[in-house]
Amino acid sequence: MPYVSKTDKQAILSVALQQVARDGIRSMSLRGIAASLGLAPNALYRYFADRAALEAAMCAEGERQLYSMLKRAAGTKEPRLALRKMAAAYVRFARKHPHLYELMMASCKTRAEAAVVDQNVWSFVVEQVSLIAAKSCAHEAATSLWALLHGLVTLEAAQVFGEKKPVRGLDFGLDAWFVAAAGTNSNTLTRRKKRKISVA
Amino acid sequence: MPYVSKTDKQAILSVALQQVARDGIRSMSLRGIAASLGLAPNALYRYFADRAALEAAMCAEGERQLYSMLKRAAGTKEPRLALRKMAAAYVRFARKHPHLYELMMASCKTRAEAAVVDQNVWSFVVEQVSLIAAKSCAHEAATSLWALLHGLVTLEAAQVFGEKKPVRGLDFGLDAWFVAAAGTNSNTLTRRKKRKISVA
DNA sequence: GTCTATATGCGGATAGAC
DNA sequence: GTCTATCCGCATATAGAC
Repeated sequence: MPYVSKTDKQAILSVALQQVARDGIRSMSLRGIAASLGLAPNALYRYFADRAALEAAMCAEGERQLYSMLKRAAGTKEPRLALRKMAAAYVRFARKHPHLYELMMASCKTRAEAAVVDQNVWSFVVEQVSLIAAKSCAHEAATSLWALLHGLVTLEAAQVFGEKKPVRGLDFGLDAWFVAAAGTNSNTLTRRKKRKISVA
Repeated sequence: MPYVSKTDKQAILSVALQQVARDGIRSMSLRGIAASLGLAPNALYRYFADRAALEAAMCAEGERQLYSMLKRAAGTKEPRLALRKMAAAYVRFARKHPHLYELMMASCKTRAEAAVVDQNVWSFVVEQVSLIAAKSCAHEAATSLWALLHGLVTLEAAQVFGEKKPVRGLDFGLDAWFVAAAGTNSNTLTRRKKRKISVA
């Protein structure tokens, strides 16, 4: 029975994601995936043109999951709470899939179409941010928030703090961000009027 | 004259740093370095036990430079300005040496002694932060600041924004951080309050 | 201290039979 | 659609002569 299919794109993708989750993208090999599936080393080429194509598919899957998690986290909650939940969900995703997350970020350098990781995700975040901050700086605020979250999870993943998770650093930064975001918008629920931010 | 030295640790280190600066750590090879120096592929082993030893030396050099830049940036300025300058210097370093910066961060996972990248750097930053924030949360504040800066430069390096540098996102985040840091401490910030903290 | 030569390993990708 | 066999490239690292 040399003509029957022994695998498919989904199975390959699944094994590839497992392999990356365990050892990182550098030690993921087409040979290894094929071996895990009981296939010859070159059998995957029927389903993916080359390694880059497989990696792109993996990134797409990761982006799909991340987008779904953010959407769920936001739900129909009021903007501030929605953003808190989204931030938590983002961190949770990055902590749960550190290697996939790293791959998704790194792929922007090689795949131009992956810029801003996923337009869906980015648009959704900016949209949420613009609900609590002034429209004129929603983009800057969202960028800053992303940097904070991304920085924290990558510093964690790099184990620069040793082993302990610096969750308190995250709380500090998030609180600061929410105060600043609200401060740009006059019609939010803060008591104090527009806060002048000093530029030293 | 088969016994005369044609190179030394410094020359090797220098070429290695150039190579990483150009193409990143992944495409840095001992062979390539040796070739650049006009040496046989294995000549480097007289100076560095193995690749890991060379990478460790490169990281140490990077940390030395970074520490020096932060010290210079701070100078004897008053704390808030010093931290602004330090943040700018940190970003400048990471932008100027993106691949070396990446290597330094990644090395924490493999070299336990590199945790917190460099104790000198980290201690210095926390010290500066504690001059403007409450002592009880200086560590959290410093962590948050680091995450913001690190996140921004790595997102930039990954080109997730395309090509443009999101400097305005940085300003937003930094302003937010300074407000929050000052808010934890009653006797800082405002010019009209008498300053008890002397500038070392 | 450097050299030539080599051992050993990894990976991606292709050709052609069945 | 999978297989065997192979080509090609890359790398780290070692052995022993000079």
